[in-house]
Amino acid sequence: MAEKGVTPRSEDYSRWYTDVVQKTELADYSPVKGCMVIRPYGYTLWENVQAALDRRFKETGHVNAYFPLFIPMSFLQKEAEHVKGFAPELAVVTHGGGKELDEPLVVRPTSETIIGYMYSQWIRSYRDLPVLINQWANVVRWEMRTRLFLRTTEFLWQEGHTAHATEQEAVEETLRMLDVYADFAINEAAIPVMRGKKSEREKFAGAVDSYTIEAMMGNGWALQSATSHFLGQNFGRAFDIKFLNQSNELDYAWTTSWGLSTRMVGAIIMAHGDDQGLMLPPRLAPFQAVVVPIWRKDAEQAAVLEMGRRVADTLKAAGVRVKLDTRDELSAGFKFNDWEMRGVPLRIEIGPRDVEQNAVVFARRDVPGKEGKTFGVPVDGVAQATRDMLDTIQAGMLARATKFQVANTRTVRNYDEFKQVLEGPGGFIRVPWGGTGEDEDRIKEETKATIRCFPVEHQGEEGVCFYTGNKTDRVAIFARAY
RNA sequence: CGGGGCGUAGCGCAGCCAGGUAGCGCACUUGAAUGGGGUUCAAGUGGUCGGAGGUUCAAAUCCUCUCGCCCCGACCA
Repeated sequence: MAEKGVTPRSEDYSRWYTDVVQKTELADYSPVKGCMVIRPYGYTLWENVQAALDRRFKETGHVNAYFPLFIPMSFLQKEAEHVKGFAPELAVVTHGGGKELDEPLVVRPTSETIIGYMYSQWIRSYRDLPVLINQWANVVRWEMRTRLFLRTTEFLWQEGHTAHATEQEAVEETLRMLDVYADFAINEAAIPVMRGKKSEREKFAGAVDSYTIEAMMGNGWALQSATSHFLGQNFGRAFDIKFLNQSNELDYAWTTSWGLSTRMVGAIIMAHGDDQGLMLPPRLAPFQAVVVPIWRKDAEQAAVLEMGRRVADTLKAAGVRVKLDTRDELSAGFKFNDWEMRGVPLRIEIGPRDVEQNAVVFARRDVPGKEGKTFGVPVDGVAQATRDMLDTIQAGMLARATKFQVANTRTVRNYDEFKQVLEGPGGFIRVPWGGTGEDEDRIKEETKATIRCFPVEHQGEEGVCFYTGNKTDRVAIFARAY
């Protein structure tokens, strides 16, 4: 069965991805090019992502609010780098109420500007700080090429926007939220991630520093899964967010922003999926367990279904998201494959033999075949057994993904080896880096690989740059990326 | 916007070169038998062949124009 491996031909992997997303009813293409319809199964997954993140945001003192979809064009122009970065991908509204507007409105590509403006109205004193607000919203970026979940014209996300009295506090907030994202990715999505700082070329338009968590997909490519930006006083100055500090001096606020989008759903699909289809981590899966009743004769059906209902009710009462598959026109084998494709972590089989023994069979999604089966799980205590098994699966998925990431993270001594790795197995390449932005551009042009990040845990190691031969203490992760 | 490809049933495709009553697989409907790993058999439903014009006795097929989509590149959470 499908041992996950680096798929050398990216177009095959693309086809696999698109097929899985559509067959499992996560999402579909809309009649408007580049826009995505998120179907109930996919949306439930997103809701679970939202809940897990919101819990963490509340724990770190943040509150939710909502800002408008439309932003005056002039707002974007207030921050030079920001407008330069976003201008090519703006959707612009020029008419309303049957008339041409005095000033065009852009559909938000991100909300730093409108929120910056509001913060300038709200903040007068250091006593008003910090402001720690998050919003759940949709944004629009007119991308040239789109892909379900990974890059769509409109996407859903959360964007946190904070304002602080001091640089240190804002930097701390930026890194705190990066850690929140990493914690979410690892402990909820079971995706190991590389935390690091973006290169100048790759950072957010208008930021002083951008941080990212980079995850490895099943084909070895990197996916920027969330970002956290230290914006310095750039937006504070642009939007006149001024306050009196404790020394009675006027100062500009230090701001941050951080976001995670529906792209995370794409990350979950690509980090865990195999030839059977989806493999969803128990903590986020819409259905954590599915009960499949099995029978031959009508006489058996009633008893099997009765026990199925009893087990499903017990699990529901214990807080397990469980589905009882009562479809009687389909064979058990069909259902097994159906739910495996949909990524349900745990299948609970109940047949006539199990009814006799008052026991059930567990089958793990993450361990294929007989090896992943546990026979004779007593119905008494099935809730605890299920919860334990879900924890085991969650841990197993993280371990598997971590093993994959470690196995596909390599170091190279020179550019030739670098190119060989990219043409061969792919994955992350960790190297000492002492090059310039132009060197980075050249490597991108020649190999399509980019600096994904300078990982936070590896800086300050003395080395020799693989590309320029310069001495350096910076370490970079290169990879091909979505 | 540059380079390549494709538009025929809900999906995937054949038919086109050599014009002659629109086909296959999957899905869907009905019935029967099946049912511990994607059941089987039988009978059905469903298509202005992307659109417009032309050639012809006759066009999915040949010609002209047009529209749309996909892939590769520039952009990007």
